[in-house]
Amino acid sequence: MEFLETRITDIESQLHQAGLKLTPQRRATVSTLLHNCEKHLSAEELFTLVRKKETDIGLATVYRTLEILFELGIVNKINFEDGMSRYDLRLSDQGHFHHHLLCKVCGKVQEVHEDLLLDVEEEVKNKFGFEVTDHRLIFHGICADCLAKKK
Amino acid sequence: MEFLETRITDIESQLHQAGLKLTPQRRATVSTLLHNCEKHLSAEELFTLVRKKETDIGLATVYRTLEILFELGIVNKINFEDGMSRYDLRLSDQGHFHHHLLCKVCGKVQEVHEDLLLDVEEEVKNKFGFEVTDHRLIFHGICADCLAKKK
DNA sequence: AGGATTCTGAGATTAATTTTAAATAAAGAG
DNA sequence: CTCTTTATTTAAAATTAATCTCAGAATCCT
Repeated sequence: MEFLETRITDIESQLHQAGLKLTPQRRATVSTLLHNCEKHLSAEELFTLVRKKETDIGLATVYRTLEILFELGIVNKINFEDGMSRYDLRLSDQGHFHHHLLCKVCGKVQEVHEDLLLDVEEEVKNKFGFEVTDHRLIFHGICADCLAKKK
Repeated sequence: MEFLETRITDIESQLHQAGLKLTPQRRATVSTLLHNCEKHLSAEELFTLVRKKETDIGLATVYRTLEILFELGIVNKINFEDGMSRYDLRLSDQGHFHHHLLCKVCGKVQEVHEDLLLDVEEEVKNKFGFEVTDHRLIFHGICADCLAKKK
């Protein structure tokens, strides 16, 4: 649990550099994100969780905090076409976004942390002169569990 | 302009197979999509364009039509995190989704039609047992034009 | 024709997100 | 420490993309 505090301090200084503060509400939001970093929470889901720790917080603040964190590149904002954005803390050492496998049978979202696209980014750079800084990659398909059940 | 009609006839038969009709409103919507196939239009933008040709059409119909075309795999639905879905006619011969290069300086969206991910999909299948049927890939970065301007 | 089915527009509705306005809290200057 | 400025908050209102409702049309089948 040590490294969680370290990460929060990290984020605090990133905020400070941007002239922003780590208020108790923001701290609670970030902390909850850290404790649920594989969950792809929506703003409302996150709000419900945060409220358990820090009752003095409104939904609008959660939205604002997420927006700020997104602008600073601290969280990822992903859209699985289910009507709302979902958020994800970016791991500190990870320059790159991770990928997702979205099962169209059971709806489960699985994360892939390997960077599969280094070669592809190289190709994009050479062919189009486009300098890639990040990417969003979602695979749609059928997960191992559902494949097994079908047979 | 010949092939546009061919494409519409194609789509008409796909609709018929699903027990649906190509009404004048749907025809106008599809036609407008065909004429703007590189534009990544939102539903509202498309509605405005369609209205110029076929004044007797409502926004709800455009939404409904897009939903149908999406279900049938005729259009792609993409989300660039700008608050609404954008739509794209899938090219007929193209089994796969195409990719996008989103420039964070000028906002331009460029299409990439090459399928860059065959190897990657193979890897996902082997490592995770996940059977990929489709994917969404967006690269964020700086386009060739903006790179040139900066220097 | 006539009965079933599919579609449509306009407006109402929903749900996610953003904005507003007034109150609060923290930070810096003197 | 006090004044001033600036950032932040809450709760409610506003906005906005998307969907739904429903009564009337168009189309199809026989």
